[in-house]
Amino acid sequence: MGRPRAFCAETALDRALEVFWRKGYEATSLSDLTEAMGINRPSLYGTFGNKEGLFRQALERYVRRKEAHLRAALDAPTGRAAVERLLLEAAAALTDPDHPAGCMAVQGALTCNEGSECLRQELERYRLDQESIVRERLEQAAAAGDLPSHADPAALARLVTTLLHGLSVQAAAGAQRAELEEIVHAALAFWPP
Amino acid sequence: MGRPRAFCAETALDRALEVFWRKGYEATSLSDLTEAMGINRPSLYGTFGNKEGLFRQALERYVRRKEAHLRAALDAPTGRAAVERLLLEAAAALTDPDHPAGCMAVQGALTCNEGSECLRQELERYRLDQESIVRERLEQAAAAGDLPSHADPAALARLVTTLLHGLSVQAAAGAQRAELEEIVHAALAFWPP
DNA sequence: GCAATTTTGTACCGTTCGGTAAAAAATGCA
DNA sequence: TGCATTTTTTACCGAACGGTACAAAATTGC
Repeated sequence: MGRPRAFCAETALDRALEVFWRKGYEATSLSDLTEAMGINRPSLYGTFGNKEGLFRQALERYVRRKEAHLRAALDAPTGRAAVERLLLEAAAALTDPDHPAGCMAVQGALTCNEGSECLRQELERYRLDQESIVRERLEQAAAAGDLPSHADPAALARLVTTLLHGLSVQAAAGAQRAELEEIVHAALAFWPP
Repeated sequence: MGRPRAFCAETALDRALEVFWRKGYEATSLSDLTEAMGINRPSLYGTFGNKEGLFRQALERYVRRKEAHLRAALDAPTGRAAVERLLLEAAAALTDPDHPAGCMAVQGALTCNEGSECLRQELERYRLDQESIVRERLEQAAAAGDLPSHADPAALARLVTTLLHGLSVQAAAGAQRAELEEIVHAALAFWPP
């Protein structure tokens, strides 16, 4: 009972997600948020707690989607093919013109330096999850005799995620999709077929 | 003539550099700066213009030093050895306990989203310079028949700098030197000796 | 239709932000 | 010693920040 809310919370959260993604946590003001979400301040606080809570929920939403894409991309026949697909799809996603360039978690991790330590831990957790997903796929590949002889799945997973973060920085700096794909191909040229 | 200034501008600039490096551009307040630099506001404005000018000069200082280190690291006998030294020294520098973790240019590029577009261009320029330095060394290596047959120096230079940016993100997220070195070794394991 | 309850709109809170006006203090030169 | 010049100090500016008090409006259960 009570007065029903006049907006869709999920839609509003998506709008907030986009703004945080584009401007970073600190640089996004409550006025930016309420304008993009089409609601006013008390509604925001009533529904999402406060700015940090809103960011946390937006990030959660972003991470869930990203991890789903990540798992889907890794569903390729060989270890090499899985990593290739992963990196090429990342190159596309990081430069998708329908969204801000780069990765929200990487961007956000660096834009809430100090201040809310809690947020950094959240972002750290996301990056570790991402690494685990890649590592599991590579362990599976190793068990199938499907990795170069020198490769350790754990170290390789860290290398791949490091490359992903590097691609994210390039994208945020304005690199185009084709440039990122060139980088991916240069990397995969070292990986025997 | 006139009253002499009571502080060393270079020392003050180094203090400001450290604060910007640690907190990012937007998150650093004038109070943070004046406290760290040991001067008061009008002295800061009289000497460095304004916050953006101060950041620009601090970044310039940082970049000059970094590029000197970069060129020195690349002074190794082979292309492979040059890249190995470059990456290993980056792993050390990015986690140097005497300085904030990560790379100021990467950190700063992402923490001054929108707002001062001019700053982003400055940071873009730095990253392109870095890439050029690596590319020149790799072209030299290619001329000496010192690169894997599949490798294009330009694409390889972009790959190396992308890896550097990824390492910077890992460092900023709290990775230790040994972890970064593992990543570097995992990468170099793909590069035939 | 009348409470009870929840959301809405408006208007405001104290704090901090980047930046500056104005006068006092310290120098070189006459 | 005075004058011009530059830096220092102190105090302040308007604007924007994140967050909230309060009352009007809209719903459900009775």
